[in-house]
Amino acid sequence: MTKSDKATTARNEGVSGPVFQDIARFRGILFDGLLRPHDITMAQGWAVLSLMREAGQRQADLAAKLDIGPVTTSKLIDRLEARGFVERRADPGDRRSKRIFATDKAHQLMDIMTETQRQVDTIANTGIEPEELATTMKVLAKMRQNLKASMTRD
Amino acid sequence: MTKSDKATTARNEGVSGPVFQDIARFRGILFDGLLRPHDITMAQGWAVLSLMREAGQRQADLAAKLDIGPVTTSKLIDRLEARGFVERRADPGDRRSKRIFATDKAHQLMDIMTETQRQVDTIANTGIEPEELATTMKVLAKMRQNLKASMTRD
DNA sequence: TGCAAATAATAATCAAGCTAATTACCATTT
DNA sequence: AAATGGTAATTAGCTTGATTATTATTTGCA
Repeated sequence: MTKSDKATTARNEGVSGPVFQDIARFRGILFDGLLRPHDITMAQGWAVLSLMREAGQRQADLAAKLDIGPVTTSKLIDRLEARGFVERRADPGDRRSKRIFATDKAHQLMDIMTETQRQVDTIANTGIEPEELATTMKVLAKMRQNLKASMTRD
Repeated sequence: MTKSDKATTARNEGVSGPVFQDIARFRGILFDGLLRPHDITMAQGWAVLSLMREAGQRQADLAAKLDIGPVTTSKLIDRLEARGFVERRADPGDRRSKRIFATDKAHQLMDIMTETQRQVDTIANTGIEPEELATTMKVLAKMRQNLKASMTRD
């Protein structure tokens, strides 16, 4: 390892700080603000989108897809059900399970979520070179994978 | 704009998904898990670090530094005070204000936070090229700035 | 077949973020 | 001196996460 390599490493070690937390939080605030007129939140919207892509998931399935815990999922569905975006139906084959379905009312959310995400990305990505943005998204995907692996393996 | 520029842009639009939220959440889980033996959380740790860098901040100052709301700050300090890491003192010049100081007990947290962050970064950054990581951190700083500006200006 | 282990959902509790409303205090202006 | 408006902290209540424990049901195996 050359001297400059070491310097680069040193510069990048322990520099992440709360930047990931901040970006996630700021994006969430923006996202939820834009979604407010539609009586839905970012987290709820992503859950519904998953259910529209794959109807009739069990709560545990949905939890795995969203990478959140089963309890969080249960309460998320409570709120979505209260707003009429999804409904729980008994699983005929396993009385422990419930199958979750997006309602007709939910189908308008597809475009809303897509458009909202476009707006948030437009704000966040202003003044960033496309190649650097592409690199960043690739790196973030790898980080996400690294982190998830380190958690599920233990 | 060339055809390939447009394609790059299109590929990067609306692709961010929940990746920022996921990374922040996974990092938080890892961080808090590593910190658990020290009876502190990531959010609390960063607050204490800020107070050690600049002693006697008012709660509003700290909130601005951490980019969180005054209410969140108040409750964060409650928890830190309950654990004996900080203490509130009356501001002699303004009876509305309170000045926050890190206690002696807090001074061990400096190294703990640094080391924990190094561990989390090591996990997250595995298999990522140093130049790409450097680009990513630069881009993230810009995103953070873009997002913050879009919120404070409105 | 029958019982132990695994699985699905939920309840309860806590942390950390938010907004809105309240209280207390300052500062400025009339 | 008093009213008005702004600022600091807190309280109350919501959302979304996490963890831990419980209940109900299924499944696997001896």
